[in-house]
Amino acid sequence: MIGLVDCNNFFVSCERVFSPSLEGRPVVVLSNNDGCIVALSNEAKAMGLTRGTPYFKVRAMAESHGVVALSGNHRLYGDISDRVMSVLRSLVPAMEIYSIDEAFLFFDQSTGCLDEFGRYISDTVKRYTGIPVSVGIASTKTLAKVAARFAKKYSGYHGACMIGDDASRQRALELTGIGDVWGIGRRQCAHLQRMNVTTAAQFAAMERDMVRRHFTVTGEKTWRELNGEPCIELHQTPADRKSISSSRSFSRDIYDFDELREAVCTFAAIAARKLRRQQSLAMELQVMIRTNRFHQQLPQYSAESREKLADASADTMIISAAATNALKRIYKPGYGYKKASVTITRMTGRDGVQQSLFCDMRDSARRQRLMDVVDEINDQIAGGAALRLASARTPNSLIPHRTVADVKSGSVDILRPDRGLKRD
DNA sequence: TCTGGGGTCCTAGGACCC
DNA sequence: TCTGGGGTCCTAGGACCC
Repeated sequence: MIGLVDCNNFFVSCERVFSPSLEGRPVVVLSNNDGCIVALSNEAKAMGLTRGTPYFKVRAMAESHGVVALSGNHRLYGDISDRVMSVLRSLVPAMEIYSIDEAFLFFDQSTGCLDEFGRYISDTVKRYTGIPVSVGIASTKTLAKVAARFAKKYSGYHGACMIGDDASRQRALELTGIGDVWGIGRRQCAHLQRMNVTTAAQFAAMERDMVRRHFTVTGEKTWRELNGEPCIELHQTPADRKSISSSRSFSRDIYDFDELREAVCTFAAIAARKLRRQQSLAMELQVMIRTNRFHQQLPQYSAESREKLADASADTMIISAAATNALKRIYKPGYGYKKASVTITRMTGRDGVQQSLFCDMRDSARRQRLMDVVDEINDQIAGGAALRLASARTPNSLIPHRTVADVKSGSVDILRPDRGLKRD
């Protein structure tokens, strides 16, 4: 059997751990630039607020109703997530961390009465971390998701719901809207509704061939899982990322090339840091820039460009230089750019890399040591960006909430890639 | 005035090869 | 008039997730 643990209103619950006065009050957590609502407390949901809503559209209403709106503190959420996951790890033989606030658990035969154990998991996580969670237990991941939804929705379950036999599976699917099924998004939901399929039970009762034809193999997998056949396996060890990206919307439009370049170099540095964390090297990256798509009265432009690296690298300076090259190819003056991104699109492991004929191995070893030192310093200093390239000194006012949050003043610009590194 | 960020997987269609 | 057939690889775009 498989369990799904889902933290309730995770970002809001994290804030409440440190500010108990938020308990019982409507709270929302906002995205970068305080743009959109990304998490809500039950009280805020009850007022009709929804995830994804641009905050400026509801601000007046929210303020008049005493809603507490918070800018996201992602470092805090990451730390609390680690704590939740380690509590879970101590309770089960195997698990898969699925997202910052969700994990799949694996139960073997010896686990005993799972219904009761689910409630024990919920109580234990709450006791050790302060985070309320919902636990769903069933024979497949998709059914565990369905079960967790019931555990979250109805307090009578005391935090855990199990779909243990065919009768309860059937009943649960009848009570689940097709749009609430994991793997059925907006498009497929609309498609199914046109076919008069509105509940998970109706979907599960469709002909398999028909599902395959209309919704491809992905839809078919969902169908099989709802019918109790496990086909999405449990991944115990997280796979290396196949792409790594860093992007932000800016707090105002950027027209100037140099300013845009500084932002792109900032994103390149963040992506390079993630790359080093998973011990990979970039072989190719892509830079994207675009104007504000919500301001259609202004001239619109968006473009992407790829750049191959001569030698695979995780060096911030090399990656920033490559990103700058790509940016130069697509930048057009006269447009107000609102967003940019750097994505590492192709990478390889650190060992067994084929270097080009002209690669100076000694130099690249030195550069790698330099990056290790920069990472070590940045990891120790609050904010994580005490040391950065001079080309990446984007003001915090432009990119307010970095993933490595709360960059403090006092940053030192010591590395100038345009002049190269001084020996020793 | 103000509209998030970071991923994965699948498919169709073009390029290319024999 | 009439213009092969089949396979692989790559990419862009769509759909989904949190």
